[in-house]
Amino acid sequence: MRGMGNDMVSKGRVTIREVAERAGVSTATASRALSGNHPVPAATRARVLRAARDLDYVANAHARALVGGGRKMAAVVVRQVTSPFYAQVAEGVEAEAADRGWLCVVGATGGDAQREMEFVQLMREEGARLVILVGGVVEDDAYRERVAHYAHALDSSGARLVLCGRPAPDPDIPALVVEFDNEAGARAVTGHLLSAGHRRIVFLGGLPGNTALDARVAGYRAALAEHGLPPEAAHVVDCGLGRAAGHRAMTELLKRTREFTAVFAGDDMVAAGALRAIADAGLSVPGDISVVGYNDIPLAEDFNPPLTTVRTPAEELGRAAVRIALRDPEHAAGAHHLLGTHIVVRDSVGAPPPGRAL
Amino acid sequence: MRGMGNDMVSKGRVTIREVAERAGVSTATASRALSGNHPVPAATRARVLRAARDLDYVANAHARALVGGGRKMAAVVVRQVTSPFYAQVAEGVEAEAADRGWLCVVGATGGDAQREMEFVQLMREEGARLVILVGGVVEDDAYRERVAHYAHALDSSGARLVLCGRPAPDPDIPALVVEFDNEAGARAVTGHLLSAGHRRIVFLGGLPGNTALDARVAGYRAALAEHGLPPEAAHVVDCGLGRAAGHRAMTELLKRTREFTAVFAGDDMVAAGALRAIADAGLSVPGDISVVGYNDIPLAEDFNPPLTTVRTPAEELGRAAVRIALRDPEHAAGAHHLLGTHIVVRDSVGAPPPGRAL
DNA sequence: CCGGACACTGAAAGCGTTTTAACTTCCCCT
DNA sequence: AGGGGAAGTTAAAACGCTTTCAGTGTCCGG
Repeated sequence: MRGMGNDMVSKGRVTIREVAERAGVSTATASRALSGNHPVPAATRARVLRAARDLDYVANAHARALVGGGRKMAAVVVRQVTSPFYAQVAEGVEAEAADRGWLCVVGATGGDAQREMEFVQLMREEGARLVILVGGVVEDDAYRERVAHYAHALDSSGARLVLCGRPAPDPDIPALVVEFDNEAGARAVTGHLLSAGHRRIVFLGGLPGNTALDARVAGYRAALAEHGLPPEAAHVVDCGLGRAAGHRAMTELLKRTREFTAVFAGDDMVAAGALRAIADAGLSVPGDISVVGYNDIPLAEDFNPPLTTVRTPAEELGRAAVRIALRDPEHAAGAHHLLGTHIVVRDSVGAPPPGRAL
Repeated sequence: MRGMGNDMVSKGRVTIREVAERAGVSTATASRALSGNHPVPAATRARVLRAARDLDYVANAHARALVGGGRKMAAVVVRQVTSPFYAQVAEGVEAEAADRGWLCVVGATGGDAQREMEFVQLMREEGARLVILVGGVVEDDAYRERVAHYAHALDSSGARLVLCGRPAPDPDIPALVVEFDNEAGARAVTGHLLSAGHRRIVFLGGLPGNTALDARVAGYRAALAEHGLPPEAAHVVDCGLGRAAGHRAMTELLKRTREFTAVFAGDDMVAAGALRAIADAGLSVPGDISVVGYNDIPLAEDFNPPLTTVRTPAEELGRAAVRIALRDPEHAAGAHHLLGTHIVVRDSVGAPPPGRAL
């Protein structure tokens, strides 16, 4: 860093021409010496590098991308960056991209399909070679058409589309899917509650049409069925996600009935809201009600009590998305990858209260 | 969206040439019609737009930036995206950038100066017009030299550098600073504890050399002084930030002494760790010890008990950084903007226990 | 009826880089 | 001595777009 800038020309970027001139070579040679794309004798190379350093030369990425046809850039699109889960996925993408010298841009849509489309369009203009759409959505016709459009549009310019935790499109659409095995995770954590003796378990946070949540509900139901519990025992509250929703739904539920002994929250934020509502109602966890969450956000172990939940390695999801997309150039289209999860046992699950066990 | 792609050529991007050809005009006219940079008769314009739509034309941002000299792109650099505070700042930058049609890229450094330099260099190559460095660091010579380098390098290519919550460099360096008034916030929240009757207040989470924390410590000391409390009452534990650090430091502190009645945590994550440690020790908040945090992260109200803290509107910080940088083109260099904060009172502060009040 | 102002359009000159194809040398082999 | 590389180098052609400059007509006032 020392000694930089002594020769800096006042304004305007230094071009490779000036570097070449100073080094006494042509731009072709300068380019090769700088990019290392073609062998150049050590002496010449040194002269060029020296000149570049003296002039504080910075390559113009646009010119480079223009001639090189595309550039090393990945885009990750989430609903909002501040959601811990999305943030982790984005961090994973960023890290894996950075590891290979790729640039990573993030876009936040706020859940607005319009903004999503605009952003994908922008990424097309920018020449992103990889677009990663993260986060569950309701799967309707508009969604399917949108994704089909993205996929073909990106594919036609040689870019890849990855869907993380989203409904998979028709298998002949050139996109690949990477997500967690939600059903298995939900089955496991429900089984954990069942093993503790619970029989009346509420699922809080369904969102019909959202494939991620639907899969969790399916896993939850499967676990109950495995224990020979009738489907009507499956108490699914479709309150959607988020802390506020969890708090509201739990408060109402407690007002209506207390015949359940455990709550399976659709995600940790819902669990946070539910815990608060339970505390507000003067009940204790896990003394009166056991609670489990989903996702294991960083603060889950600081909940009161520390939350038993399912760890979904979100950062790994982001990394996997990049890795897989860049690995299987051909076999990619239509591939569907499932990532494993595992339970994290903390203190929010206990035996059901004696009087209320079935 | 319907009807797109019928005419799409198999591979290779559609260029403006083909659009022009199809519309029966020259590339010059096509460019003008598409960019709206120069008036074009309505009929011609319509033909061009029609052709572009039919062919699913996507402009090449690189070519555009190459000739146009630069592009609308902002970069925000944080330690890690998963930290709630940084995430909010990044979201603010993203939102404000998106509002003006700018692209926003984020870089995570993991606190590594090397990666920070690489990223800034990359942004220089990419032609970013605005680089926002977020987050406190230790201010040493290496830091100062680094920032001076960034500032001059970016300035020489017409880009702006903004420091958010970072030590301000020499005033003649072409960078501007936007940050919260940490001292005022800390003074206020300390005052809140003092008003509740506390006299022995520990500051947990100092990090000497980190200007943000140092300012909070200064505010804390100032508040004590205003109440006529001697400096030796100022008990500052330099454990740094993060949940783990807070937990460890609090555990150790409780082992050593219990003569304090309140804790001022350097940020909410430290507070989270501290709360856990206090609970582990069998003490209650605020019954035995009162706790306040800093930053008001989204989950702070779900802590046990809900945390009284200082709200630092992080998203607004991000937005302000962009706004200010883009507003004051000239007056910018060396400007120092302070953003206000305010206390959020929740349940983690009470009167000191009768026996232990000074 | 002419000169000029005006509206529209197109050919061509870049923007900064990489890469291809050609051109020197220089050396080794027959 | 002459031919065939290999090694090193360069001039010039892209890459896709915007913009300048000049060239059409067209319309108006004189």
